[in-house]
Amino acid sequence: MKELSTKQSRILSFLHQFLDNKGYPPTIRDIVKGCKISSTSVVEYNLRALEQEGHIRRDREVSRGIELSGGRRIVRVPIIGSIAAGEPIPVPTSDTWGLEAMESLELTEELTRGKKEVYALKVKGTSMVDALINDGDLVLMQQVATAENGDMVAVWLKREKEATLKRFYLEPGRVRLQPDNEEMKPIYVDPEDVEIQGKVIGVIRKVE
Amino acid sequence: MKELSTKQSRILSFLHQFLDNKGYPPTIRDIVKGCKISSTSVVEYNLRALEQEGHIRRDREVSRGIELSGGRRIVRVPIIGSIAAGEPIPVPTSDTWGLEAMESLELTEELTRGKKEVYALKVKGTSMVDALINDGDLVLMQQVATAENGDMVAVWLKREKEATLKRFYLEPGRVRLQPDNEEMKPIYVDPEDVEIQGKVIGVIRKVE
DNA sequence: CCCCCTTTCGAACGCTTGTTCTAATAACGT
DNA sequence: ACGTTATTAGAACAAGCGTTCGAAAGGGGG
Repeated sequence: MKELSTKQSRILSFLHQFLDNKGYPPTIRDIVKGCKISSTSVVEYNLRALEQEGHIRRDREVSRGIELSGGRRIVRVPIIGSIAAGEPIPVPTSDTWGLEAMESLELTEELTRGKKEVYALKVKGTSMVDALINDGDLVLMQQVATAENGDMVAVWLKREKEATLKRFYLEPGRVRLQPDNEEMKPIYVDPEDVEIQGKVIGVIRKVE
Repeated sequence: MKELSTKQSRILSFLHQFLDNKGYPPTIRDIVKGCKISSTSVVEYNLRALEQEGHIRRDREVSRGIELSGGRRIVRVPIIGSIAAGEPIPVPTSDTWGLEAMESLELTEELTRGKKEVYALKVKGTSMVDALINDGDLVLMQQVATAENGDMVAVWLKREKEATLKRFYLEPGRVRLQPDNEEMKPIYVDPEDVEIQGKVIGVIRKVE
């Protein structure tokens, strides 16, 4: 990994600026004007170097075919429903995924940590306070079939007809569900009674 | 604000998909192929409608000159320190802002809601549990001098030498600090004792 | 000074792409 | 059925745009 020449870093910052400003990448001739370079082939030359170093990705023969490398990705996370104490937890199906009309949340990959099959649930009611989750909070979920010990999961307790968010520990003959709050006591349930609906990977609270 | 035709919403979602995928907007002919439309002028026609409705912004005569409206902007929020019970709350100064080496958080404007002067604090310890905030949580803050009743604020209690996050209510002769948790009781303090350090606009918890 | 490498220059070629125009077709209320 | 408006077709134009190429200009190191 070499370091960039002054011209290359000027081009790179111009790319960021242009993209932030206009919403689409510049043409080579835009870069010529923006960076006060004299010829398109000079830009082509340095662009090739920037691509080599991995700072950008180019689609050849395509106008404005420049993509900035680096996790500036935005992920659209669907809010597929709400989670409340007395109602079953909605689980994503093929139907619910593609739907465009659905409410959604725009996040960076920093929050989803690159995981796929991420969705969100809106918390209704204050029944999850022992997991430090409030009414109106958004819970980021990853669709999983099984959980490992220590995972924060969304479970449906069949007998109690309750949805809850707790840390999952499989112990001999029973399941311990530990609230994410040191002051609260865990609850113990029959393994047959728990239905794991997803893994919690984050909580987002918008205040006010 | 009319509603979109099926073709228009299909174009719109194709725009999102293409942009997420490639990092730059599609050409009109890309849309023709991607949405199985028969002619470029049909796309032009519907694009014009989408622009009219404010869903996109176009730069005429410019290839791929389509920008999606709506806050797909990414904001870099600096994590300027941590907040704990026994330590003062760090307040952003001109020094702390521009620093590049600092740890930071990449968020969409959906979370910061377009506000400026937003920073983040990492919560150390479990002293904020009564505000439903856990050890390790990130608190999104907006720098403000004064607070209004009902605002969720970060305050420094001079006498107790404690930092805490509560809802702020100025009452006759005293300040009521109400935890964001119905099960907890408020605390009352002398107005002289409170120092408002910022307004909480969000909480982010990464689980596991 | 000479050799080798990097960088710059300017022009030209040819595909790409937004736009426009005319005509045709569908949708729809009266 | 009629007229009006919305939508679609297809083609063609002109400017936009990435690419290429040969040559020239630096720029160290021996």
